[in-house]
Amino acid sequence: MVMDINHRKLSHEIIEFYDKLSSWELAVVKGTGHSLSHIHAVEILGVNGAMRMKELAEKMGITTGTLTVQIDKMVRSGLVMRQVPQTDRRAVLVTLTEAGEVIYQQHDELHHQLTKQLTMKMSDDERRCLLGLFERMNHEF
Amino acid sequence: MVMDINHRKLSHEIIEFYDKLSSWELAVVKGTGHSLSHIHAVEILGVNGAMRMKELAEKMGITTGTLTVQIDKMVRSGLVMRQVPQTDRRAVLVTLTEAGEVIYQQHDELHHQLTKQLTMKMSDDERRCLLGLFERMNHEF
DNA sequence: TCCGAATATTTTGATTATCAAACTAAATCC
DNA sequence: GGATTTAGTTTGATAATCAAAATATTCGGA
Repeated sequence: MVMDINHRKLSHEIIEFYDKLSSWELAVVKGTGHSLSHIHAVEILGVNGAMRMKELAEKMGITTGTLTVQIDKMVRSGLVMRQVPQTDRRAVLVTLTEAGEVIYQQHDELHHQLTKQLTMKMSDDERRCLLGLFERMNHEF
Repeated sequence: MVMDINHRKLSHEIIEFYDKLSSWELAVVKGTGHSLSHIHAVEILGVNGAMRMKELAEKMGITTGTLTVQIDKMVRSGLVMRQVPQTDRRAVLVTLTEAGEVIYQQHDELHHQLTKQLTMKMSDDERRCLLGLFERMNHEF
């Protein structure tokens, strides 16, 4: 089928986009003094707000055992705090500190700048269209 | 500035898309019996063809020292071969084996299916538009 | 042609990340 | 109220990673 060629091309452009975004992120994170996974955790917490170990581990694709040691380090480096919710004293709520929030805001700003760069030559209509298409794709996952 | 809101929203949709793609990839790779980074190497070699250690390491964001041990394992698991080019006997060309090529094709097919799923409800025009916008973004990186 | 500098990869030694499984503590369910 | 489930931590072993040293080859003059 000829129509499949569109899907294939699109699929490859998506993979290329993903890889370039990975490299960009890696380059940006070097120089912060934090590890990639710590910044990733900060990003997730910045977007979604405080969450439990289990939920954060799932979002990061690691086990809670691994996350425990990561959070230990992130507490030591001042990015996050542990809080025990009154409703369930088994649980641990991982929360950004003020310093962690600052790091998140700075990192988010870099993403914002990148987005500007990538869509610099697009018209407002095209940018709006792209936003709509991303929203729809995110919805179909 | 009001216009920035578009950039910010778009930036957040891109991050969400990236995260969902990461999770998808992780889920897909579990069950193959290969590690995420091995499959990633296979993907890069499948798209770009055989390449040197240095180039592959750069694309993967790791040092050549780390890559050496990865390639050792991938050779043992039958995914790749090492070849020494006649033109420069210092270098090592990492090449997919037939089995590695099969793994690549299978993995690429899964990406293809995902792309279909994500754009299922789009018109051909919208899909074409999306392709064009991805091409332009990839160009601006 | 020969030698020092540069390049490509591997090896080494140490650190860090990771997992599965055992463990602890708290909540929930008959 | 005791058994079961759930949330997180700890442990022991393995795998991934890096920087720096080592090895092998090529290249660029004199």
